[in-house]
Amino acid sequence: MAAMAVKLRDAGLRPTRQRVAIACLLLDGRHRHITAENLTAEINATGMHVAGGTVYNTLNQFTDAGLLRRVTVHNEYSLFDTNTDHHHHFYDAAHDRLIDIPADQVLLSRLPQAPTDHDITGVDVVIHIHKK
Amino acid sequence: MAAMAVKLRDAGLRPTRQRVAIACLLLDGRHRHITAENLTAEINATGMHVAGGTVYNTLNQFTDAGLLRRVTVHNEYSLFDTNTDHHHHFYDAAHDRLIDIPADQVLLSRLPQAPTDHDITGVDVVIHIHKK
DNA sequence: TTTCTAGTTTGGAATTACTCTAAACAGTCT
DNA sequence: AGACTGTTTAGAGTAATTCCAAACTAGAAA
Repeated sequence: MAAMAVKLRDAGLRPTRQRVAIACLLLDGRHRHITAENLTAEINATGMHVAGGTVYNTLNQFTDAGLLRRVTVHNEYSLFDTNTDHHHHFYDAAHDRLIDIPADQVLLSRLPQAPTDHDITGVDVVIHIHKK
Repeated sequence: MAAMAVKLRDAGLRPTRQRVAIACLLLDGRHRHITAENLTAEINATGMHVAGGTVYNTLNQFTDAGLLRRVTVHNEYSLFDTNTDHHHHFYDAAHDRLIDIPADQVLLSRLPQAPTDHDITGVDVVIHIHKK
């Protein structure tokens, strides 16, 4: 898809076959949470093959370029969010499930001052939930 | 130390030599952030030896028992906080450094409703900072 | 105190997510 | 087309953590 090639080039990434394929799967506007394993399965489902290392590299490059966002809720494996807008998450550990929370539904009315000589670069709110 | 043995027993953990030693290092009231590797080094510094698997098991058991709190800021290795009171964290990724934020310095004045049939079990706020 | 047993520790092997490497390959510029 | 540089590939390597079966120990009971 040509639109994806442009998007990649704009992000400073050469639009290779593999990157375009992954961009088509992840950067189509749908908001979802994905793992490397999960993405590999989707690529395979299209009949294409991409090496494991390339999947990891691409996810990292997309994240560094701001096309994806890394979400940290546990330290078992990395989760990537295709929604890069400012928002937060519910996390259901029992089912290892993430749910987006629109930014306007969490209001941080008081924030601490960053330590001397430091800037705040981001605020992550993770609300842990559990089935009743 | 007898006080630690009581604390462990109250938590439902048999006060073995290894658990008491680790409790003395971690549950003395000081607020700090520790890794398994870090803790192993401290144990060794006392002249004692505890198997690697035991260090991991103990950290997990202490956490499950509510004596420690697991902090999730990246997925490279686990971090444990000896402060189990409700509070938040600054995280400086460049130096992989965590700083506690007292609970009253972050005011969440608007919280979203948990999904149907779910309870909120915890709210983690991680504020990413970077040196100017 | 000795005995018994369930729970614990041990060292090492196994697992797993991820990174590294060096050779083959493919965009892109001329 | 030719060439240069960045990218992909498969597989080896890494590091945190868990698993395992055998040895041990805390606590209860005799």
